[in-house]
Formats: sequence, C-alpha cells, structure tokens
Amino acid sequence: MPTINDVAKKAGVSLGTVSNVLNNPGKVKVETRERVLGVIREIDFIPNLNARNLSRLRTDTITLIYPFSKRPRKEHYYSDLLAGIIETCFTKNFKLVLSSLPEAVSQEENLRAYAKLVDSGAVDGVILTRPEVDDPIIQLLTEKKQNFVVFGRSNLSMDFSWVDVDATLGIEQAVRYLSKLNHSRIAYIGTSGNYVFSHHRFEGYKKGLLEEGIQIDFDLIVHTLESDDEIDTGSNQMIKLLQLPNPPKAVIVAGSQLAIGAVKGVEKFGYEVGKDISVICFDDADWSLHYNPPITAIRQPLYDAGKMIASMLIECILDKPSEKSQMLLEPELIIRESCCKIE
Amino acid sequence: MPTINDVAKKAGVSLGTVSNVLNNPGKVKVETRERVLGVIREIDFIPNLNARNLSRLRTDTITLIYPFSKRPRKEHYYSDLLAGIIETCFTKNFKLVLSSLPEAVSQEENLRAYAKLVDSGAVDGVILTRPEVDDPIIQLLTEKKQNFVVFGRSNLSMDFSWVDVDATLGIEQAVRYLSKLNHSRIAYIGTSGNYVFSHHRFEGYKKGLLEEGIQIDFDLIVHTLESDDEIDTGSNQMIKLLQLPNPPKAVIVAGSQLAIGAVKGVEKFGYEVGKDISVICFDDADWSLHYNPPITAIRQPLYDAGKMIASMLIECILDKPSEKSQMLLEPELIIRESCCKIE
DNA sequence: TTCTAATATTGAAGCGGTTCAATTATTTGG
DNA sequence: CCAAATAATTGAACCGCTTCAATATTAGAA
Repeated sequence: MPTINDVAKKAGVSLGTVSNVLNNPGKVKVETRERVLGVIREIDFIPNLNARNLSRLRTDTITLIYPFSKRPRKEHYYSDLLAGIIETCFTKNFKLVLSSLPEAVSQEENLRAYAKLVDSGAVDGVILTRPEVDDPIIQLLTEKKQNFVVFGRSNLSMDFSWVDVDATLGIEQAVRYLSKLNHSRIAYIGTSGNYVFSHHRFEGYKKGLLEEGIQIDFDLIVHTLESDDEIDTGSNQMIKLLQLPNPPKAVIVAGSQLAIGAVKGVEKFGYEVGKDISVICFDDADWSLHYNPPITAIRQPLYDAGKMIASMLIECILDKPSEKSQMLLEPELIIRESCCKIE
Repeated sequence: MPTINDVAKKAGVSLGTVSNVLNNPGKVKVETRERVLGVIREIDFIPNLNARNLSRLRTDTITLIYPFSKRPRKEHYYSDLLAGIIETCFTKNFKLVLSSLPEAVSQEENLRAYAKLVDSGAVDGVILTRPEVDDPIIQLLTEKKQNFVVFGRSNLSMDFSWVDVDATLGIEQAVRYLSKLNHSRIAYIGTSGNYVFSHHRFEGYKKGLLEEGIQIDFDLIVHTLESDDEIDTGSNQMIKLLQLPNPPKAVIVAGSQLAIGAVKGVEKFGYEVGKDISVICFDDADWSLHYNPPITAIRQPLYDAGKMIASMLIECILDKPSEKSQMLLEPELIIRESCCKIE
C-alpha cells in the first residue's frame, strides 16, 4: 500500500506538501498540486485513516448507541432513525459506528463502557436514544465534555443538545380528535418504566382531557411495565378495560407493539376495531398502515429526527458552538379507519 | 488523557511492559502485572484506539454496507440481520461501522468508493448484502484479498465466503404445501432485476411445480421490475392475474412489500384472502403475522444469518483460514390462515 | 557455587499521517 | 534593481500505541 512518502518522493516534493494537497489545497501552488494529484491517481494512493485519526486526534466518526437485545424484532423502530442518521453522515462525510452496550450489567459497568468508548478516541461524538429518568449517561458525557446529542429530552437540569418528538402534543391531538368524535370515555394504555418519554406521552393524555373538559377516570388508565411480550400485555390490558362495568369506547395506546396487542385484544373480545371501539396508536409502524382496518396513528418523524440529530452532532464536532441546541419536532396524527363517531 | 507512558512512568516499568500487560499478560510477572494494572485503574488509563490501530495495522472493526435510500421504510428488512451482526460483534469485541454508498453513481465511482473503504485501513472486513448478477464488488474485494462475507450467493465462479437462505427450498415447500391443498393454478409474483436471489426464488417455484407434476403456465408468472412502489405494483399485478380468463386460485409472492400489495389487490378485487384465493409471502414481516387473516409466510432466519455472517467474517480476520466457507440456511414455512383447501 | 536455559523487561524503531516554525522562492512597489 | 512583503515548500517533531531484538533477571541443573 503506497504511503504519503511514496507520493512525495515520486512527485519530487516534501511530504508536508502532499499533506497540504490533501487537506489545504489552497496553500499549494496550482502546478505543484496538479503534479501531486497526478501521482496520487497514478499510484492509487489512499490515505491511511488510522494514521490520520491519530495525528489529528479526530476521527470524523460518530456512534449511535444501539439497543442490544435478544429480541430482534423489537427494534424496527430504529430503522427510520438510522436511515436519517446514515443519510446525514454520508453527505457530511462522517462515519457511523453502531455501539451496543449490554443491557443488564451494573450501572457502574455500564458507565465504564461509555467512558471507554469516548476516551479511547474512537469516536468524536455520541448519539443517545431513549434517555431514562435521571439518566446517568447524560451526566457522564456532560462531565467529560463529550459531544453528544440525545434523541429525547431528560428531566435533568443540565444543558445539553437534544432532538425530540413532541409526544405530549401528539397524544393531546389524539384526545381532541376523539373528543370531536364525541368520545368521552377514552382509555390510555401506556408504558411506565424509567423512560422519560413515557411521562411526556401520558402528559398529553391528561392535557387533552383537561382541554376537552373530560373528567379523568383512573379506571381507564393502564401503565404497563416493560416486558418481553408487549403484544400479550396489550391484549390482556385491553380485554380488562373492555370488561369494566363502564368500559371505554376509545383507547389511545402509547406504543406500536402494545397497540398490536390492544387490537388483538379487541378482536378476541369479539369487538370490531373502528366500530365498537376506537383505537389510536402512538408511533406509526408498517403494521398500522396495512392493518384491516388501517389504524389511526400518531406518526413520529423519525427519519427527519435522525437527520437532525446527526447534523447537530456533527456541527458540534466541527464548530464547537458554545450553545447547546434543542429541537422539538411535531408528530402528525394520521387519520385512518380505526376510529368512529359516537352518535 | 493519560497515555501508556504515564502508566509506565508511574508504575516504574517500561512502556513495552505496560503494552504487554494489556496484550500479552502471560508474558509479565504476576506482581509486575498487578502493579501496572493498579496504576491503570488509578489514573483511569484507556488505551487510544487510533494509535493501537495504526501500529497493529488492524482495527477490530467490520463494516456492513448499508443500502442508502431515501425511502427509509423499505429497509426494515435489515433490522434483524443487523441485530444478529451486532450481537456477534459485541460478544467478539469487534466494532461495527455502517457504510453506505450512494445508489445511482457510476459503476466506476462505486468501485472506487469500496476501494477507498478497504484501502484506508478503516476496517478489517466487509459484509455485503444482496449481491447482483456478476457483482463487480465481489470481484474487486476478491482481487484485493479483502476479508468479506456476502449475504447471498452469486453466479460468479470465484470462491468466497457467503451465508444465504435457501430461497429455492422455501418456495418449493410453499408450492408443495399449496399442492397438498389441491391447488394447481398457482401464480407467482416475483422480482426480476439484477439480484441473484430473484433467480433462486423463481427456481423454487419451477422446481415445486415440476415435483408436483403441475404444468407451468406462463400466464400465471409475473416478474416485476424493481420500483419505488412495490405495494402498488403488487396490487396491480394481482388484479391483472385475477382478471385472467382462467385465474389462479393461489399465489406466491416473492417479497414482503409486493405481498402487501398483492393482498390489497385481492381485496380491491372483492375477493377474500384465504378463502377465494390463497396467498403465501416470501419473507416474514411483522405485517404478515398481524394481518387479518394472518398471512402464511416463508420466514428467513435473518437474525441467525446475521450472527453467522459476522462470526465467519471475524474468524476470517483472526485466523486467516485458507478455505472460504459457505452456509445455506433453511427457511421455514409458517402456516397461518391465508391459504385454503380446494375441495 | 557456577553455568545454562528459561523468563522478564527494556526501549528504539516503526505504523502513516498532520502540524508548524523555519526556510526558500516569488511578487510587489518604490 | 533591490528590499520588503508575501507565497510556497520543507522536514523535524509529534500523535500513542505495538513489536522485537537486545539485555537483565531468575530458576534449575550440575
């Protein structure tokens, strides 16, 4: 493999000049530059990135912490986000590495893994997703002055960059939509758990009811724990709701897998979605579009979010702005056929 | 950031010894090792990977060429494969970078991009997916003696490592299953295009018919060109088939998106899936499981494939075996409710 | 105790780039 | 035509690790 020295020798210049041709072409006289470029092409010189990274103390690489899970099918959610991130990395000439850290290790172990990731100099920036309440990773990266962007807000007071979808708004809209269809008994099946987004979603439910003047009924609210089988959970909880003395006529389900379950539950109960009960799903998956009936859903602009996140992170790395930036994206209520009007 | 030198000084040993503690602990006397490890922990030393990569001329990194596409939703297919790859990378302590090369550049440009990727020393191995007929990338990587594993076979004669799902077998089984249900007018909606797998799938169709003694009827065979809207295509082609004077009573659709379309076509035509016509889909997506009725599908073990691919590639990198290895995985016909028996 | 063989440790020489102060070449203006 | 200003080029020093021949230490055998 030819090195920069070979190029220099063959072109009759010093290696500093070759380096300049590559990185500061303006500093090199046109004819010299042409000559060097000629040699580069001729001997097929490709700069070694490891050497470059070492001497520049920069890698032009960012990493996405990818949820590592033995339940593969669950992570389709990341596809769109990933597509956006990749798109931006590609256009900005950055590399993307997928880091996955194991789930169930000790907190300490986990933090050490992050520290190793960033201190090894392997990446210039980190993308975090699904922040937890009091997320210690965010604190760690802030302390280490690492470049990072989070997909999702946090309850922490510190100032950091994030992109999020306004789930509160999305669910609020869903409630209002149902209210317009004369619904007042609207159930909510949500996730509890330690993720910050769970709270935002539920917030939207409460806010929507309040605005529509609907009294909150705690019998209609279910918080499911994170589980391996969200579909089962969704189904069971749905059935329980329908068995209530005064059952809901509509339900908002705060997650795609849960919603699949909920719909199955409805059918198992002998009811018809979009007729006997209205269903809205937060997060629009392939499934909801193609289901029969197509499910009304709150679509998160994940692809755009991915693009934004990567852009922000790369800008951080290149320009070192003093300010952190935040961006709240609007979800979209996609009305299909799973909701009916109450006469 | 502390360096290996700092550790050496503080522990009163040479830097070579520290390096050995890290990489060949057996070569270092126990007490020395302990002392060095103590210092490492104490000053929080984390080796710089760029330096390591440079001097070892190895990165412990592999890359997956990720299809770059402005149509994000199409790539869900990769989720499971990715999950498997990540899992293996994680356990073997390898890093994974997602490289995406643009779609519609010139062949030459494309090859240059690959060359740059591997010659820059950024990765030790490459995972290729969906090889094309006479795939020039495979030829390039072979010439360059790069470590690579392909998800999918090729028509090329050269010897290289691959993992593939036996699509021929899968579709053959589907045909036989339909034949057992007394079907003899079985249509096939497949992809043409330049991908090798298209041929394997169609091969299975022909083989199945032959074995079951069913005369091939070219009116029942549709090869769709790759298009942006496979769903539309599938729907239209399905309707055309149903409008035939002697229409099929069953159809095998060689792709998930196409199948969604086909099912929609059936419904648009006023027929009921699993009653008026039987449908089998190659590639089992979330959609087929949750559809109403659930769609009988040929499931590819993508997660396992991902694990295998990464294992093989990493083994290549570590052990430099002289032989290339190949592995053909069996798909599984998952019988659901989209096929009916003809009485 | 001495000699040999096995074991541990050392540190200079890479790995292949970037950087920047110093040097040399070229322009510019008087 | 010359000095000063500007542009272009040079190459040593450095980035932080691994490697390996050379050297020092220890253990075992005689």
